[in-house]
Amino acid sequence: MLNTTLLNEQQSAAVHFGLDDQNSSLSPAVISPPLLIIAGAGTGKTNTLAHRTAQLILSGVSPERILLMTFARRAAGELSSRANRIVEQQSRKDSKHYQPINISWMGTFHSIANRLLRIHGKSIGLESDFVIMDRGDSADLLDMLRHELEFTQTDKRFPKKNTCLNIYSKCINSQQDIADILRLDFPYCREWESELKQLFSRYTQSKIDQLCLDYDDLLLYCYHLAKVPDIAAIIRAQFDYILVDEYQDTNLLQAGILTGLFPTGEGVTVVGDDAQSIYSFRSATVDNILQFPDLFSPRATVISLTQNYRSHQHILDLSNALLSEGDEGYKVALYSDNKSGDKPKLVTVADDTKQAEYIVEQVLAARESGVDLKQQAVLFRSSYHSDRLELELTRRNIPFVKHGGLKFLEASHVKDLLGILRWADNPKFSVSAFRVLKLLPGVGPKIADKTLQHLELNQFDIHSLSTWTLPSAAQALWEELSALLIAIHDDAIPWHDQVNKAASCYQSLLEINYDDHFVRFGDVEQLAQISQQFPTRERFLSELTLDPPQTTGDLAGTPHIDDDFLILSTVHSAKGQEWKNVHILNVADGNFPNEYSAGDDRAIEEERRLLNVAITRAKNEVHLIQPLKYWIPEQQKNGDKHVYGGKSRFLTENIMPLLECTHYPCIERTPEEIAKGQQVISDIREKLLCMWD
DNA sequence: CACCCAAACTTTTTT
DNA sequence: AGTTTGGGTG
Repeated sequence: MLNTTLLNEQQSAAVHFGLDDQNSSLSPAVISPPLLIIAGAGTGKTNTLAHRTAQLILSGVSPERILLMTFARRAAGELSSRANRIVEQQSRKDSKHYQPINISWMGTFHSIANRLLRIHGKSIGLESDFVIMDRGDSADLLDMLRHELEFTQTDKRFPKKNTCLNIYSKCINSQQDIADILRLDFPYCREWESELKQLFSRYTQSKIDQLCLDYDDLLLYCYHLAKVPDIAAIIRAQFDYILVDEYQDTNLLQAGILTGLFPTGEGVTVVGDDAQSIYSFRSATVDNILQFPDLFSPRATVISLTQNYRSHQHILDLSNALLSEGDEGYKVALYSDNKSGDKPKLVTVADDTKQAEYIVEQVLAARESGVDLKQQAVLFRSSYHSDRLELELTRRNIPFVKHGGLKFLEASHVKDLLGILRWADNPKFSVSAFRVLKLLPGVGPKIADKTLQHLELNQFDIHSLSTWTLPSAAQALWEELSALLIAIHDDAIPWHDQVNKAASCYQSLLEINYDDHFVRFGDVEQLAQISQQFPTRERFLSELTLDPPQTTGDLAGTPHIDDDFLILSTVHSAKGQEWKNVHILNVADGNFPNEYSAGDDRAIEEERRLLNVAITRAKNEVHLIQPLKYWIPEQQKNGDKHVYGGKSRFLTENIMPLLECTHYPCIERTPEEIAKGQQVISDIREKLLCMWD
């Protein structure tokens, strides 16, 4: 374990770069030049960043003048508490008075954008009480509009809502023309270009009318805000320093916000590792980090951290070799002082049933030898890859937690309840209104639409709902519901009771609409519970959509924490984490790399980096599992459920010597049996040859 | 007009 | 497997 107070030479250079650390009298006017820290996997990135943050504060920069951008809230919390600890230690050493620091401007680009827009939006004419749509809401709105535009009435099939959203999102985040996006990423939708343009135009207008912003809008509005010099100057005046973590996973808009607010690069520190850039589907571009030095040339400095404290050298050899076969990037080779440990294993199994058996066996064996389940993880490319394993784990009673699978906010009952709150919060928000109305018995799209028209005729005054009647089957429930909506909107019920009241009203709707309502009601109660942590409805709704709980376990609070459980995670969700032992599923062409990346060189490179991320999560053991045959969820019509996977193209002849190849089940044969087997084959060959004599 | 059922179709990763 | 569409019924 790295001592948090000790830094190696590279780390120390990164921490103190541009800061006069000895006499803590840094004049606020002197801001350090732009710095890029290339921090490979396991090189103590978080620690370095925490030290640099602490150093800034110790140098006299006030915490509220620091902007800290991270990839997830969890990372932000970790960073902040470490920085606090460092400041505390140092203050004690200098026998100075210590006061806990609070870096309030800290979070993801989206959450920072949200806050900036609520404060500064007014100056560009944006109302500050906008609602934020999550991805599901955006898709639903697009779905409503594509029906409205009658694109679904054609004989050829129009792209589904999620495809539409993906196309739209890509256009926005990469700031590219729809024609280019369609050509490059969605060739099968090219024929719909003009319809899609119409749809997106309506979508944009609709969001404006309803006073709501989607994820992309948060960045987009902020990007344009940062491009208006007068307003950018006001925001910039608020901050001296910006530190950005995971810079390799930022997109064009995020980089634009950075350069808009910090045009000279002074005060900018970005940290990242181009070899871990894995979010291009979210329009992240590795070019941001690759071009950073040129962007702020010649004053930008690059410092690389190359000593890995996590894994032993065998694992790093594999990672280095894998990356050296790629064709772009800074190519920083990592080394470790730990030369012990086994070579990573490449385990060949017959199919995914055997794969699951192998893992269960290995995981239990490791636990016997003292490695907690929590110290072990199973990683995979796609969420469904762990289906078989999950069955096996359940059957054998091995506790596990899956990250990156279906998320809490995607459960329909959670969306329903949030829908009630969102609609009450913003009567114009039709997505939620529709969703809620359709829960009532006897109410379908038409009646829901009429209800919304009634509301619109009354200038979206929510009180007008009390005079509206619905079919008799719905009326009793509707009276209760509309009264609730009005009470919530008017804050006639105090905030801390609103979710409880909404939950109890929703309970009857839940019973009507879902067979398994008892299971679902548990989630509803939990949602009511966590709502108590938020001071206002607005904060609850926006922060929940911007930073949703990752698993249902997250919600339960801490009772889980003493339990031991195995971690199952997508490689994407495993970012930044580490375990003693790591198993990687389905390392076969078609899964790793993913089949959709075939034919696109840059996509293949990203798959390579993805495999690299998976490998470098391990401290001790890496098991790459290669099934000869694997199961895919029923594909198209008469498709066989089993597919024979080719060897992953990443396992080249340069890579193979770095792996220990084994089979499972292990085929152990005595010398006699081997000799006997060889006798049989030579007999057969002889017979075949004799045929032609 | 809502609701139910059957047939067709789709395909990753997530702030 | 889960979503979307279309048709039939009440």
